[in-house]
Amino acid sequence: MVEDPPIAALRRALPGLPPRLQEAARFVARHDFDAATRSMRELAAAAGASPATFTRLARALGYAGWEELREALIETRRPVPATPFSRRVAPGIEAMGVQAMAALPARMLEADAASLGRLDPAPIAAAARILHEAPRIWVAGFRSCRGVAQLLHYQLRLFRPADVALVGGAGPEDLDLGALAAGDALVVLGFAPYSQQSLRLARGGRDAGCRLVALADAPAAPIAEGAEQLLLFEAASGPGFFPSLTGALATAQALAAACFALGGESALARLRATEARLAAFAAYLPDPETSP
Amino acid sequence: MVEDPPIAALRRALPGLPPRLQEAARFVARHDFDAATRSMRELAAAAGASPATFTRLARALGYAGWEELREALIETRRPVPATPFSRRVAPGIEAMGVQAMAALPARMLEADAASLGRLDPAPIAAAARILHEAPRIWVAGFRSCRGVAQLLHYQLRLFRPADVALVGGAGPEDLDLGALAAGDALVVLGFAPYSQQSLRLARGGRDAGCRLVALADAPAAPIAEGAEQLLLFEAASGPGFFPSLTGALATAQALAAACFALGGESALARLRATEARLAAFAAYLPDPETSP
DNA sequence: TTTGCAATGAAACAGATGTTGCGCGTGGCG
DNA sequence: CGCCACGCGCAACATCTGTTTCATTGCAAA
Repeated sequence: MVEDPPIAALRRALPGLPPRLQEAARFVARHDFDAATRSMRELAAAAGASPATFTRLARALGYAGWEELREALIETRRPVPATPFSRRVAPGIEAMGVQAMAALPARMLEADAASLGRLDPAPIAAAARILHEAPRIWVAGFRSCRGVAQLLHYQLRLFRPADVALVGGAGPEDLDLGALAAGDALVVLGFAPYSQQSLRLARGGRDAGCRLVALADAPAAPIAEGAEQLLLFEAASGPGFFPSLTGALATAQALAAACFALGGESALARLRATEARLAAFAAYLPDPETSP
Repeated sequence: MVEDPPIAALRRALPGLPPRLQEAARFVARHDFDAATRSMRELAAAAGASPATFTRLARALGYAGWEELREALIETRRPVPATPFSRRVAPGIEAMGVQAMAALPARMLEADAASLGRLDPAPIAAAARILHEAPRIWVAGFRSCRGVAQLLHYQLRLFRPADVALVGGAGPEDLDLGALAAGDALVVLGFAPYSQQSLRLARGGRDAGCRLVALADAPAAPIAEGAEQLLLFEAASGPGFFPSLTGALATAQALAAACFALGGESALARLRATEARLAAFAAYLPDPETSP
């Protein structure tokens, strides 16, 4: 763990500094985020010092001026850029030893569990309300998101059989945008790189007056533009070679459950009817516990 | 994975904005840290827009001016101490309802994460070896397991395009048992109550001499009978109304990754070829960062 | 085509920013 | 004691900030 260069330099030079400069230096070290964002005069007012003090402090540390010091503070605060998926493949597989390969599943599960813990449940409930209020629900996910979309579609259909449809069922080209109506809910899943279809669909739904719910991996995701609710998940966290959809799936399931909870008695009744229908088709094996 | 309020507002308002404002808004969403730290003119130069555009953008979002917007961006980036305005309820929902409704998704995510922690990674590596050695891989999952099966199929196909097939593609009845050959790997996913088709398929594969890998929720699962490897997951562990497939998905992803790792250089080469093929189809949107 | 309106960039504006020169006060050293 | 070098705040300075105004553009309706 290496200390931030500007603050490290600051701490090192601190003992040999004049009293007021020490005061200012301590203030900067303690409030480095404010030092990076607020202006020098604001900082001086908060620290009870003169503006010139901070210029002199920066000079004493070897910087050309306060702006240069602040620039260094900003850079140390800059969040690490998310490494693109494609760039992580090559070094990953080449540097992987035999024992590391054996530990890969364990590390992936660990990362998935941690990623789930970072999910925000609040917008899920809000999104569930949108689905609940909508007369029809469209679910869309392409490429690797297709599976998650299918599961969400499946679970929603259990208690709203007539109202839920999976978009693009017959193939990637079958985007029946004409069927989207104002007031419908449209759930679009995706992560970088975003497929053309998902974006076209999201825009089409928005233009049709649909209430858009996006499941994506970034606030700046194209499919999330104009979305009433954005449910974020992490696709690229973890040691796996492919993006992980665990977070998306957990979110989708929570969304379905929350939507079901909003449905109350009638949703329960429809779920029971669906179960009865499946049983009549003998789709499932009889449970040896209940009917031996 | 909480979304910054100013960026959420920005994303929602984006579709109704003029072209250049949209451009600027996208830039801010993608570079929110720079938007918070650099000056407006610097930002304008980097975005290739006019300084006035950013003032207009801030106004369009309901802020008094750019400084106010940047202040909001700064506050959401502030590290440890909770900001006065950081906790905001999702718009459109009554505050009381949010608290009650948010409880279910939060508990579900928690349960899913805990369930992932209880998964056993050991048999995954062994199953991956079976898949690696098999000339052909069949993946099967019905009902709610269909989505997970589809994703596993998708990821395996990325580096073994010719060898992996999803069973029952055209419908639940299309079980092409005749195609199963001795030595093939057959992955069957399922949990109680087990669908008739999955059991029939598992038995058919076993009889045909396939090496069976089962993903199931119990050691005594019918589909696991005669399986060379059984990957267990918990389907009924959470507070949700429907079984959770998070564990199954995480397991499937780990399986695919481990199988890919076993493939070594040739798997990597085939993955690259697949990616190139998808890119040639222009299936994905270009990354605005790498190719502006 | 003409008219009206929104969108946009260039430039002018007031205010804030970081810097610098000056003067005052203080404390060590001859 | 006298001197002076240093630390420090104050205020003027040039510069840059965000904003506003205005003329031009593009586009759609009349």
